Amino acid sequence: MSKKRVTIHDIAKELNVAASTVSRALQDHPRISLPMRKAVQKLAAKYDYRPNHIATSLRRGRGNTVGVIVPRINRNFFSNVIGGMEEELSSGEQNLIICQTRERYRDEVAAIQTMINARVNAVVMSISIETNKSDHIDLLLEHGIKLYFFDRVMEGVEAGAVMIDDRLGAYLSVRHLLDQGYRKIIHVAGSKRISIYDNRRKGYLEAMTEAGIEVPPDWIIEKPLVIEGGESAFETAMNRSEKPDAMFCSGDFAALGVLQAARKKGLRLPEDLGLTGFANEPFTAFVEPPITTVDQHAGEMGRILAKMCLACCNEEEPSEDFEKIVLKPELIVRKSSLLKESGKTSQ
Amino acid sequence: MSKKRVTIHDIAKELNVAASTVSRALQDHPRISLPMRKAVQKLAAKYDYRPNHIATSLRRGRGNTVGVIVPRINRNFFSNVIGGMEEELSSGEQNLIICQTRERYRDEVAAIQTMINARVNAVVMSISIETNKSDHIDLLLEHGIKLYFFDRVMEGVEAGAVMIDDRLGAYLSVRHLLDQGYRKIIHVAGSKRISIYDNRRKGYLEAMTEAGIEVPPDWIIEKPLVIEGGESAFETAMNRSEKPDAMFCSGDFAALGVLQAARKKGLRLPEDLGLTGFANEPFTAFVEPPITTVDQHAGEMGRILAKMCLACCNEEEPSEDFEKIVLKPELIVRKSSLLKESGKTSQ
DNA sequence: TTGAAAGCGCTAACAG
DNA sequence: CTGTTAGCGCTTTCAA
Repeated sequence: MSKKRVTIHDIAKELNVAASTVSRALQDHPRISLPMRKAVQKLAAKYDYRPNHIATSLRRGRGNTVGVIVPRINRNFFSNVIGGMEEELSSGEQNLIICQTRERYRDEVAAIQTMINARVNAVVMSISIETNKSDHIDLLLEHGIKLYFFDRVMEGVEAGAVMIDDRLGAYLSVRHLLDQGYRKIIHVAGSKRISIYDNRRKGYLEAMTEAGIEVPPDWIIEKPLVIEGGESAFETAMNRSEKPDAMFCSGDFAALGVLQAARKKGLRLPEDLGLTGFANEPFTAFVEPPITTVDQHAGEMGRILAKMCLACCNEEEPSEDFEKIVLKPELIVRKSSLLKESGKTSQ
Repeated sequence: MSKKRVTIHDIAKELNVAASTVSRALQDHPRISLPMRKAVQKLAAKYDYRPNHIATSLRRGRGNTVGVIVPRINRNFFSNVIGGMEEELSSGEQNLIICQTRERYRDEVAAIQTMINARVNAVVMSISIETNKSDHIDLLLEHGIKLYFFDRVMEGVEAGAVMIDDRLGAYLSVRHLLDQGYRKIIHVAGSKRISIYDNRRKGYLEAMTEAGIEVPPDWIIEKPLVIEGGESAFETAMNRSEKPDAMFCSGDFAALGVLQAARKKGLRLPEDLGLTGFANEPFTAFVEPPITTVDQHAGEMGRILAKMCLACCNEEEPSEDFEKIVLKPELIVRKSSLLKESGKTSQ
């Protein structure tokens, strides 16, 4: 196990002082004389002393990690959030441990057990699609672990949250389609049970209503937001007597499915069909035509979440307020929905 | 801080036994009577007892985490590797902590410090582009932390490694292009300093030589493997008197750059120019035409890395052999390089 | 300003 | 089979 690591005792012995003095000197405790502090710090540096965080954690009864639980880490949005968190956390003395749920309730429960066992200070999570009860989450709270949701929140649970304004994102998308002259705009929606999808639905309805367009119920097609879901939604829509002139999808993969199906049918985008997605997946910029979508500021979201975690780790008594932060989404206009030349394109 | 967590002492007191007995019963120690074990375990379950891993770690002098250091977690390849690791690790009692280097040497040093301070059992890493010395890595080894490289390895460092056979991947790609009838195949290469890129270069040369084609030095164009690099490589190639009929890129983003530049010039793929990339980024399947590429089995790689970590955590004396595992890459043939109908397409 | 001592929760000799 | 004891490395009263 290599050369033994140096502890405060080693330093104490060499300086003929008590370990507690070293401990204090190392944290710049004001009641230790300056020369003493200097001496200790110098020796610590010389020996490349590293405080044993494990011991500190045990002593303090609180670890130095925050946990993040996501459905899948290899989803662009999630990995960007995690990336942002790591960036902020690494400069804040906290480590980041991660768990995936693979969209399964069972794995979500396991992930929470892991977090509790790891004695994390805080958990940041986006709940899985399958989850519809919250006893496992209550467990977290019972153990005094701060919880922050992002993206997919669980309604009715007392926790902080960072979200984007999904309603607004959808509203902006649909407004944009309307501005371009589209009228018969179909919404390919996700499960109503998930609040982000429900909010996007509301934004869609709001924009349509505002434009004086009455939305027949079958203009909203609920599908899993994957490529196949998009293809199938396109089928459904095109088999109607009154064909849509645009489709607003609650997810980029569904939008891609629509795009592929539409091209197979020989439709031109944006001329024959306008199309927008949601999430700003990288591929939306690369496909032909590039797909208009909504950016969710994933990195920024991660940084904010991390800051909230750091703040709660540093305060003594856990504050009882559950901070909610709502970020403004950004509409990224691309060719798939651009009938009129507006010059206001972005990447 | 919520209700106090139950410890082995609480259980011991209630059963009028010693804490050590409880500790042993909990780990199914054979020298504890069955009824005793049962009784302890029952009570532990009743109280929802959770062993304090922090205390265990302190006692054992060894933590229960493994660390992973990658350039960026939001790169598809890396997040898939991490995803695979998490999957395996979560069922093995080990937590996963992550750090990013953002391709910077400075951040890589910091990440390693973090890992040392966190007392991880093992570190899995892919070195950053900037890194060209290994003192920080030596530090890791000095602290007795097992190290495993993947993808971008550091030559000359004693460590385990999991890689794909990059030479073979390149060879298969170029062989495929040759089979399709392409002859003047340009290689858009990454930095020779990075072994994976160097190996891909070798695979390219091998396939070409084998086909009896002599490769002029300027058929290899070294560029950063990003979209702009690909565009610029395309420019360079097309400004030559003898134009290429295909391009093999060491990275998918470069291939995308080539694709975009080629389409802008009105070239048809695969008819006027064959194209292949490397990494199987998701977008390669979605662009028009879909790009032939090489899959690196990222998830599998992560699972193997995790298993190696688990194995090394469980053995008493650190074994001194540095296991190298080489995975076979898989050629994913798509339209961008498919002149002849072979029926052997895959997604 | 510094030291002594206790203890966070757990494990592992060593006894019995 | 079970108990006693010591201690992992650190922080933090309390006392000097």
